[in-house]
Amino acid sequence: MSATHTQTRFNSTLTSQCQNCSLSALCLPLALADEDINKLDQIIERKKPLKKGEFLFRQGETFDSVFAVRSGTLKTFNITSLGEEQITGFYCPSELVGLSGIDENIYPVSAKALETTTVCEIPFSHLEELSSHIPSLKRQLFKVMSRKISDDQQMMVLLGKKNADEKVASFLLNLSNRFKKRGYSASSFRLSMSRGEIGNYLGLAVETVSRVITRFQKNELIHVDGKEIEIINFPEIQKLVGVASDCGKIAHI
Amino acid sequence: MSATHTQTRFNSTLTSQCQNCSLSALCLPLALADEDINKLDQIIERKKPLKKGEFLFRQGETFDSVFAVRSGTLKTFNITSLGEEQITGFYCPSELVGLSGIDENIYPVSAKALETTTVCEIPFSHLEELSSHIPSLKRQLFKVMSRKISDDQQMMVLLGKKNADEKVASFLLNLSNRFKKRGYSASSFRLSMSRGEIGNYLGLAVETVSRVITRFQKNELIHVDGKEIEIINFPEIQKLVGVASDCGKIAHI
DNA sequence: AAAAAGCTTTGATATGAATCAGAAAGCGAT
DNA sequence: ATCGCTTTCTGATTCATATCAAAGCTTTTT
Repeated sequence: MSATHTQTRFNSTLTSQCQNCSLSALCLPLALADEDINKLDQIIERKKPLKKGEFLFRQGETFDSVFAVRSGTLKTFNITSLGEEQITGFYCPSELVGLSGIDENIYPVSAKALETTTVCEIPFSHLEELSSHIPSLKRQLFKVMSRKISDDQQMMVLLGKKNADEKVASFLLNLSNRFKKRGYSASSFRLSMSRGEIGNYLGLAVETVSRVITRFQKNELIHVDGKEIEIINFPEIQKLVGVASDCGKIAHI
Repeated sequence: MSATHTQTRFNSTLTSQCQNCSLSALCLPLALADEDINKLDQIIERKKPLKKGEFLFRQGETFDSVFAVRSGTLKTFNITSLGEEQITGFYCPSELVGLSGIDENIYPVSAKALETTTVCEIPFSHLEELSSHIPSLKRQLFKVMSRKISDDQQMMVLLGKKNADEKVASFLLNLSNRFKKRGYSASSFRLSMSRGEIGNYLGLAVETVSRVITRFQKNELIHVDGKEIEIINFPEIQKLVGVASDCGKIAHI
């Protein structure tokens, strides 16, 4: 396949495809009428795939688009003053990346592919303009941003209050839920990130992540084979996370 | 003053006041034309003050409004499965609380007054409707939410990567910046939250917060008198934080 | 004004997770 | 296959911060 052909394939032929996209029920088109999906479609560009390690955008660059992940996984991260990376999120198919750039018109984080990844680019000025004419799109955008805020706050609870076991269990359960939402197995999946990246994200050392995962396996909560994870004992994992299934025990003072 | 009078005072007489509000340049009216401010004004209710410890809303309640703080301070928090409180944010005058409720139509956190606090209630359905007609209001809303997302991500970096000294220094500098923005002293201010609440927010034990603050005072970085804080050595505090202000520009390593 | 209840501080001790170190297992490139 | 390079795992040790305990302070209540 020639380079030109590839260009064509991803920039022209594939436009106008939200309706055929298996993710449309989770992504922005959710709850849009057909004709509105078409309008949205027209402002979206399907970009050619990013290879593992490639940047989608870099911290400090001018913001102009948000991106919906179509396949693969991204991570977003900050570079701290000491030059270390701090991962602030992982993004799976149907999820929107780049929303934090709206405020200052600059991406405050970098986004990098963890594996071969394709995204839909949605120029924000067009999206904003379009949202004026399509109330349900505007509402959807508000909802996506609001959800991001509450998810991040959950993450703050995790980082501030949980121990290593609880952090890892939460992480696994969170991924499980995201796979499930897309129709994949909730109990069996592949981690696209390294142990190091998990630790970085959870505020733990690599060694701690490794030890916790090993121990979870020993205690038959999960089965691990490299990056393949199978959750065997859901109730126990949920108990670690603190899923409010047995609130009865909790005394309200 | 009778109860009725009080009601009147806060529900009717004070409407249509955004233009006179000293916070309008920081709050939602920012960058709105005069006639648009009036429209916004009409959907806003000034509520009567909350006393210290009173709830603005509770986790789980139906979401219908966002609130702008006019005076005083609020905290938002989750109750974890163990019944402990995890504080997710402090809100100062001009700041918007409740945005995380949009997604599920339920407040995912509780909001409580740390001192006598007044707020403007902004019914979200009206705000959303109004934003359709006032593009700059919609843009402003997107920006506020986007900023919240990037602020929370900074907080994740703090919780995940920083030690006790860096956490407390970041906290103080953050407050300092927020006071400064409203035209108050950046170096001298009063903490409206207890040491316990600071620790809870930063993922530290009370004792640790107390010790760090005492040590900062011994090293003449700050001067402390109960809840009164004076930052004496800004450069040193900034060094501890890692001068995150122009971190974005340094980023490319 | 006294008593009670809550905060804040300080010191002593315990501990969970980081760090250090090295072996084993994957993986990509030649 | 084989060589390097990265990732993962495991054990030993260290350290920052939590926890425990108790004494001053504040603020609120009576």
